[in-house]
Amino acid sequence: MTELAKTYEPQNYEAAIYQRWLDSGLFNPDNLPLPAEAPNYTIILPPPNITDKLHLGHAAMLAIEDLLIRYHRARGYRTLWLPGTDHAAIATQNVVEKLLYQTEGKTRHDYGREEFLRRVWEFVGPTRETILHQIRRMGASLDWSRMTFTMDEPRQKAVRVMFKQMYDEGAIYRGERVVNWCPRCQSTLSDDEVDYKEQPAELYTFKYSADFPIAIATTRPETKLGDTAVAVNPQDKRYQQYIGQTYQVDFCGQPLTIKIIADRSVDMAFGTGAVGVTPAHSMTDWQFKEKHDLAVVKVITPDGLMADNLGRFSGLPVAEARQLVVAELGQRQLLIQQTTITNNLSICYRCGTAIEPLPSKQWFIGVDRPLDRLGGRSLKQAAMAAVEQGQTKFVPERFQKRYLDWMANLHDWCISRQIWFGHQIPVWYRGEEIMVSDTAPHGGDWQQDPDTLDTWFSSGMWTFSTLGWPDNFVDGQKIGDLARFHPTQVLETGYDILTLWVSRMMMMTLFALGEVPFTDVYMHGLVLDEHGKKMSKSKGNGLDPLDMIELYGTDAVRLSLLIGITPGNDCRLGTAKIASYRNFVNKLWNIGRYILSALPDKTVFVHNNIDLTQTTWADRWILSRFDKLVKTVGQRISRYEFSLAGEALRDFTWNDLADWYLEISKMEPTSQKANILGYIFKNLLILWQPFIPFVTEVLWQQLGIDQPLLIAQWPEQLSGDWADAESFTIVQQLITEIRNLRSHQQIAPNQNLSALIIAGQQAEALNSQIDLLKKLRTGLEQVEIVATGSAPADSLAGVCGQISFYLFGQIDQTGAQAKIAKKIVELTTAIEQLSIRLANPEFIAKAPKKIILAEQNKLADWQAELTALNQQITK
RNA sequence: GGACGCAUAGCUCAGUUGGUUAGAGCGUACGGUUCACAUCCGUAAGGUCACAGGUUCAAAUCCUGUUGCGUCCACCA
Repeated sequence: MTELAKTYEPQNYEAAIYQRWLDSGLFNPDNLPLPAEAPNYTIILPPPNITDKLHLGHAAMLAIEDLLIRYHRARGYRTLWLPGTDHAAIATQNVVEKLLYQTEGKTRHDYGREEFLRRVWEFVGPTRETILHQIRRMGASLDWSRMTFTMDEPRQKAVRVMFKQMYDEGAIYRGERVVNWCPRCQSTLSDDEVDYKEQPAELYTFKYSADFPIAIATTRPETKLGDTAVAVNPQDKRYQQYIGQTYQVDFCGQPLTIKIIADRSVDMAFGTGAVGVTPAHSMTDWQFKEKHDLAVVKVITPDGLMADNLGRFSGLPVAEARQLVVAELGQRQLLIQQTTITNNLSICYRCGTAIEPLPSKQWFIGVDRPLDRLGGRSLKQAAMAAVEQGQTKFVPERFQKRYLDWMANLHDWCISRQIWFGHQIPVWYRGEEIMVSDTAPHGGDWQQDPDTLDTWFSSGMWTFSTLGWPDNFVDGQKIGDLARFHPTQVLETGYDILTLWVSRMMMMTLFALGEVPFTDVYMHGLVLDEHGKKMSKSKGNGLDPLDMIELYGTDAVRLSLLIGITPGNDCRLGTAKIASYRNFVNKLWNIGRYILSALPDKTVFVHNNIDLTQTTWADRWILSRFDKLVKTVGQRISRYEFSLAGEALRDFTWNDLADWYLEISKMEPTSQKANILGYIFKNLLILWQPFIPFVTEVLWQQLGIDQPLLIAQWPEQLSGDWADAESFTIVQQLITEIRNLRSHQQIAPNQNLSALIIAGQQAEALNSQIDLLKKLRTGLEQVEIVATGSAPADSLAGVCGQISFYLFGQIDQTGAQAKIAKKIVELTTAIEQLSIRLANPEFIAKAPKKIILAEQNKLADWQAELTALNQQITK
């Protein structure tokens, strides 16, 4: 055994401990010493993006998942926690493009596809290493032998096979859709690449032509050349007569065919209450087209110019075309009104250019299409039913509603992206021919689709692609790891990607395997800085987990992310909080140091030698507390109440064990106390291990037990009789009262005291505690315990349960009297209110017996206390 | 505009299906400490549970409304 330092220095131990765990191979479920029938427990790590180092949100995720994994490992589960990283298509490409533009002033088109991708991989390598290093520093017990990446070869294959299967069964189709197009970058933008800018804009109100009955309002008159409908609200009395009719109009010299449609989404109060519908050049208008089956007329080209079949508007930039249209409307006296409004312009996040919505060919997953393998249900129906039937549950529950709401409104999912970094779509073209295949075609001049898949396509397959699908799925049967570990038990992730990720995983897993990907979804909140702001690099308010680990140790960082948080709610984190948990870790360290030095015989850690018939009040008290703790912590963790579990552990460790029992054991260093301390400390380390694996493992190594703490089994309940365990609290209260008096100088520090304790039937039992009372630095010299009696006049009295006690000494009467007077006022009010309640016949009639009894007892206690206090004050 | 969440001590937050006088940590004040730990120990002060109604014998807890803050979605034709 080595000498332990006075304070715990994490950096002296953590690396070596983690290496020992790795060497033991016990992160791998195949190596766990378990019977064959041991139940499985699986979590697949939500793969971090390789674009950036981990932040504290990731650290929270790792802490929570490692806690679950370590807890279940201790409970005898065959636990698999499977690591991986995500290529994060758009995010990664953006980062690299930006970087290359800054350093070399070039766009991706300047490099070409192959060279650009080479640059991306070059960038991604080191970041990925950093991330893996960070994960290990957090103490994560991941099975590294099963490491995955969303773009490694097995996952590429899984993606291609999945695409083909979904295509073959009609779940994937090719269609048109309006996308965000930046005319300057010559590229489509995803929704999150679109920025919005508030700006003043001219709103023009006009009619297409003199013979058209309805006036419309728009900020973009030039797009009206592509109008094919006017939408009005079905409730709108002004226009009801026109609904369903079709008009041929002459708009600034161009012929238009306009159908009048009714749609509830039209705001009757805005403009004229009628919307000119341009399906080809507006996101919302495209949805009108989908619903009402309208024609599509394109009038703007990808260069941001007017199309070339528009007479004198042909080839003009849109801004010029707009002026021309407005002028023309003025000449024709069709312009009714022109007002300035503020609107929210969509612009390119990169160059600020106004976005031009344009229709283009894309690949989709049809979420409403009935599929044979889902029994004629659609992906949407299957994914909703699984949650409605409780096959997958959400923690906290409210996210179930959010999931279902979102699912119900889900439209077809566009899975193609016009970027290069990602899974290239496994579709090949030759003229008009299309081939969808999981392998590249040989020969011919097949051209592969240049687009790549949405990053969530591969992420949606994550629980099963990581477990060896499709190779481990033969004739509809799961084999190998897939059979052993799927469905997984928990998906633990931030609530911000509930819709992006969870819903996709549900749909794709139900499609591929016909089962849910996980039985529980635990959603954590965001980690904010101490002022409640989102941590971000640009603000510079982010705390780097590695810095925090260097300063305070991994265990302290983990505790600060596990205690004081509730599922689904954001939490604030500053260094003060982490420091306070560092203090706790050090406290545990010193408890260990003391116990190890006080117990030279290490067998007390190996065997449980406690003789329950030879125990004192304090022994039974601490043992009952510990027994309760074991139960509580297990329950709390299995209900995902990590914070409550941690608080219970901390309270026991710091308050019950260190501040009371350890002090008592110093007074009475018997072999029985040694056995109890040994038993409690050993098992306490097991309970703490899921929270703070490093310090507990270091201490464990001092106990003389061969097996690592990592696989130590969760303690059993002790079968003791704890009936009078709570009696010890009387001793505690008495001591607390004495400390209280001393601290307020109502009793001089050196003053010895006498106590009279009126204990009724418990007098005899309490008698055995007298020695203890005297020893515990109370300054008690004489203690007399009597069975009955009335309160003497010159004393300070306290009441706990049915026991009263009186302390005698040189007491500062003024302070004591004031204190008592205050207490009397409080107590009188409380008694008054409680009496009224108890006198209420309805309360007696309706409240449960247990409550009534408790309230009556309470009243009796208060009255006794009041009597004692009154005697005191009247003296 | 829609949905969801939050509002409890100076600060950060707990408060499990309504039921003792609403709790913890940090901070503050006061006192202590050579005996595992100053990254320590003890004691105290501090709350109209956002506001207004309602249900109930009983509301921080359930319902309705109001205010303030936050998140997500849809976006202003």
